[in-house]
Amino acid sequence: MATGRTHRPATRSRGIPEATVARLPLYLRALTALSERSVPTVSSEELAVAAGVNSAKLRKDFSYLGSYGTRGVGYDVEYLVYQISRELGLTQDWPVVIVGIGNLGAALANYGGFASRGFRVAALIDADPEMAGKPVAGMPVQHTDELERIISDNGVSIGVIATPAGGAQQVCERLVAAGVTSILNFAPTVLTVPDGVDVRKVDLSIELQILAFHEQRKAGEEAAAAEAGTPPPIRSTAASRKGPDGEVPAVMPA
Amino acid sequence: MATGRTHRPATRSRGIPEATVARLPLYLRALTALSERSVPTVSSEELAVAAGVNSAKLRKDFSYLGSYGTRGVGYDVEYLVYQISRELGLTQDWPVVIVGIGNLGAALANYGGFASRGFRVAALIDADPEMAGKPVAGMPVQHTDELERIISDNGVSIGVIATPAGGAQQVCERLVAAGVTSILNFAPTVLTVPDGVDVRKVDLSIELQILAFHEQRKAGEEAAAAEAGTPPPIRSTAASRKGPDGEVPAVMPA
DNA sequence: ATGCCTTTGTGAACGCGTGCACAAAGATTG
DNA sequence: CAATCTTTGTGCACGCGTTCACAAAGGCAT
Repeated sequence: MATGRTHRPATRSRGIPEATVARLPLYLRALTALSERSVPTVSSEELAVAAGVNSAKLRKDFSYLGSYGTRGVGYDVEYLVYQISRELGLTQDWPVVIVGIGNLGAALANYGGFASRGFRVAALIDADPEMAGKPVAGMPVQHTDELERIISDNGVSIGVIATPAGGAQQVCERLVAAGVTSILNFAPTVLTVPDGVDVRKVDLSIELQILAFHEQRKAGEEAAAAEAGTPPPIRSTAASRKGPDGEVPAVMPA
Repeated sequence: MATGRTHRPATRSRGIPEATVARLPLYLRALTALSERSVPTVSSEELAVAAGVNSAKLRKDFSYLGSYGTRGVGYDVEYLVYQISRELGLTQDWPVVIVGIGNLGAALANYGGFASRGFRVAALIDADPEMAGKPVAGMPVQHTDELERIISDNGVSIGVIATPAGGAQQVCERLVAAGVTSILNFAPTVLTVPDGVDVRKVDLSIELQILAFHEQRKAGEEAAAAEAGTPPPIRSTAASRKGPDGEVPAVMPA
């Protein structure tokens, strides 16, 4: 769905793989911790452990940014912090708006991890007139009517959607129309956006469901390993619903 | 076939790619919406659009679960809802505990998406004695001292960590020692866990940093395009200030 | 300066995930 | 029953990301 000629030139000026970009914040956090402890240099191995990744991967990641290490020594912590920050665009100020000031929106507004990374909450916006003017995180909530003006006045290009699923798409469209080009979506909905707009999605319930899958798998293997006749080691509250078709084979490969 | 497949005959769960598992909740949500509208069947194409994925990918995903579709017709919505729910383990009750009842923990406690998916918040736990007994989401907060007993009594196998980074590893260890085998971590820290324990991480600030990277890249390309004579497709924000090199701006992560 | 030791940077192989394209399978119609 | 139409299920090729393994590069001691 393309509304404009937002055809981005495939000029991979910086051919940094997406997977690498996703890890840069991880490295940055680990490096910041080292910096606070006044550690001058780190090896790829040490840093990899701190960031929870493979050291070869880390070195390859850094090779995309340029080669900032010294063989036989490692990486200069301060220098690397700066380089990664610059690469991620954190050396500039990013005003963001949060739309939907419910429990989650309020939590996000209070979240300290934003300000320390160059993100500034420019405004809190909610559709409920009752909320208007109410202070959250030391900042008055503003009504949705003000959305366009706020974005324009503050030059906001990043929006956070924390509304219920129902209103997310509409909010999204207004944000985009007002000039926002990056959206962090917490609403459990697929957002449709024009080309040139980035959307990242965080769905708490999805994460839990993935955990449940693995949890079930673990329980199943445990049971299979213990073979039949052994009571389940972990008590499971059986509240199994039944499908409309009645019984279905439990675990049978096709 | 020359090389025999090493496909495990025991459980097909093992054969389901991780990427597919991560999409199952997405399909489930779309299917649930269809179910509520009493739509009897859906084609892979329709469902793919609703879930925001490619239809071929969706069909391949479903092929890992078994072939539940009917050629020429599509998929039975109700049946598929049940099959996916069962595969994800959502047909059973999953008691979870939330540790760290700050803004985020409270938001999670109030989050409606849990209960509707078979997750039940068994307890809210916080280290602050001041919090003990205080009701959050209609449920009294309990002190960390009770952690082991709560987990044992309720048969909790999934824990959610929403504490500050400093206390996360310790909480994690206590959870694991008490029997938790799946952890959803919101603390900005790498958790070290023994084999057999799954950890999924959600870091709000990381998501924003990734967005900032792309935003910066867009701004850079926009500038390049404008220089080439092409008008910028989307209004450029007044706040976007490019800092290629030179002095280090004051916005450095602390 | 020379040789040894450490650690980086990267070529190459491998595995996973994705998407295309099409044959097979079932529904539907005459 | 046969022809036609729709949609699934999947073989295959391709590209991305990961990991291994090692040569190159720098530091350091003698």
